[in-house]
Amino acid sequence: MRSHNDRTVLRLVRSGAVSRASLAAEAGLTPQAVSKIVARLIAAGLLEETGTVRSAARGKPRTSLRVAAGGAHAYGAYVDRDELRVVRLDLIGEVVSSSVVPLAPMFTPADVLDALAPLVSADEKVLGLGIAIAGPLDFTGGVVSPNGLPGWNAVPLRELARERLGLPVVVDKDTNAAVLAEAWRRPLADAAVVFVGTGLGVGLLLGGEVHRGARSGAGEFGHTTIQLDGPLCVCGRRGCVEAVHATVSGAEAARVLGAAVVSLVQLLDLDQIVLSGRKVLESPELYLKAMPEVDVSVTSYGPDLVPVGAGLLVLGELY
Amino acid sequence: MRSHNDRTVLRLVRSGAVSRASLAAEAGLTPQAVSKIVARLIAAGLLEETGTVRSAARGKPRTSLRVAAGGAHAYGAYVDRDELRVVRLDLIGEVVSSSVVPLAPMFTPADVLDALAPLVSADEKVLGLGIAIAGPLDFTGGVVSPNGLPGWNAVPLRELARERLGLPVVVDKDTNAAVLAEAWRRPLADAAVVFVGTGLGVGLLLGGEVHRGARSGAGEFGHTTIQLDGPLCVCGRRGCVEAVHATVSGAEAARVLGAAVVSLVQLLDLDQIVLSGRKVLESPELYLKAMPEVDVSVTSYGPDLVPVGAGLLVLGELY
DNA sequence: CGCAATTATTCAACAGCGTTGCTTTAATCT
DNA sequence: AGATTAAAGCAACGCTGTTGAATAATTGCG
Repeated sequence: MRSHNDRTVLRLVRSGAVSRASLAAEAGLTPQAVSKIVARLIAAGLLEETGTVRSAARGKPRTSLRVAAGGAHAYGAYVDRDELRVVRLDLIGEVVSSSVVPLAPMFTPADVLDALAPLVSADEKVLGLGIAIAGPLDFTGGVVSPNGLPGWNAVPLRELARERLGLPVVVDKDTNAAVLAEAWRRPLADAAVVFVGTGLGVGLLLGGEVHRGARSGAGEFGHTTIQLDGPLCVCGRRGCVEAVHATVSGAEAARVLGAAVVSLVQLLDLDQIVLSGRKVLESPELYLKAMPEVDVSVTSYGPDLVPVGAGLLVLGELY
Repeated sequence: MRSHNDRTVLRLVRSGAVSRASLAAEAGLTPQAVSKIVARLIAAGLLEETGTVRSAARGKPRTSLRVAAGGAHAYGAYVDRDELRVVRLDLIGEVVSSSVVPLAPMFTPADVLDALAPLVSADEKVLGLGIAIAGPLDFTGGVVSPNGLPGWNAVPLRELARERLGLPVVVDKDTNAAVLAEAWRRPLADAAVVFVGTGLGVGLLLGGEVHRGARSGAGEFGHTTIQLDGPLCVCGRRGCVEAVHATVSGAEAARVLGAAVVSLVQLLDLDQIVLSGRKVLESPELYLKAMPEVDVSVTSYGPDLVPVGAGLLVLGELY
């Protein structure tokens, strides 16, 4: 009960609730309960008062509240093909510092840990580290076997990082981190981030939660059949979107992806699609025009999309 | 807290927990708390003691518990194309009575209410009525505009039924009811029921919950593109699974559906697929063989699949 | 200016639910 | 019979939210 209501209040303040009075109204709690909860959160350094706001013509003005940015921090890391990107987030999810270091070809788990260690400091304010990496992986166990990284087989990355850094660590797919980051900037409940690069993957937000599936494998969008008996795919089957998309280019490629995205939106009844990935960023207009039925946009994050989402894996536990 | 733990205990007893002691272990509560919760549930008539079971070589035997079948009932109704099927469920989800009445061609909402009224009695034990019907519909508002029923446009079916019958009513898509029914018989977390009839739809269970999407429209599996530039579909686009599937038959039809289901399983990382619908029931072997990579089975329910699921929409609130 | 009216927040007593510590009950083993 | 073991209940307690009344900070009006 307690932690649930604490999270509810923090979330409401972040999403614009002004004062104890408005929190009570929106959370369905009594003003008294909100008073106690807010007192706890202020004592913990997670909330702060910022003055007063007149809400009605008469009466005592409301004491406005906001999330105390410095109340807690989290690190987010993105283990990409050729570089490691790390951000430090404050409690409102803003990037307070950011670093990129290159990773040598054929880098090993030990290389990643060595690169991480100097970028992450386990001070008191830090809740933990989220690491985003390509799938497949086991989310609950934190064990990764990323595609495209030879030699990485069933690496217990979460445990390795936790021991090396002395911090709680969460490991998730890069696409899941991305959709968390997008959902942080605006309220999303059923949405997807579609990554169009060499591969083709989606991060799914369903019912307000990241959908990972039975074995943390959800998001394999690239191997959806879109052309029966189409070109052979690396996965061994024929006519996967990824394979068909790779054989064409320009407007035709966008048309192929568009058809797949429209199918996805209908299947899951999504209300928002966000595009990202190298191929899309090269010619966004083409892709946006290819799916006129869909409420689609290109990510508003730069290269921080995934690492910020990784940090939110940790920070999100407070909300 | 209270209602949450009450539900947890009821769910655990249903799924095989034997006694207060085992409940405490499985729920992570203290034996004392479980004792109090069980006492409440017995007083409410939802649980009953059924004797004792020796768990260890020595010591007091455990007092075994089970859900009191008669503790509460719920009705489930399925408004099909040409008939209305109603079941009454007891608290363990068993059908205690069942009726079918034909519906005249072009039946109206009033016809359905007239058919329902004599089959549903609002006695004290009855929690409510779940109604399953073809989409599209608005789940939260209980307003339906089912495909294939001319004249049904934005019918506030939930409100109409509630007024007429004097019972709480929930309205949902037939496919969603079906997946609830399947999940009732065995533990499922990420699964789908695939209906293959004139149309093609799925009920999605994701993370243990029915996924309805932003506008209750999720499950539109039939209009997934599987053949770029394929045959024209009733939806106006080309190469939808439904349209391609309709142009072929036998093993080829099964192959088309198989490809679509494999894509679905990969996209959402489902661990179980259940097939239903007229087309599948005509030649189940054909369809099962068409998707060897998938853990797939044919529904073990007969015609009660959907109405039972509809009843579980209501009954499930206790679990 | 001073007091009523209004709105926000807090104080104090209370109630519900799970926990802790200990007791009672019901069985087996020696 | 008495010791041992396991299940379940009793009593007191603590935490969290609720209820009812008080306090604080404004505006409006005589």
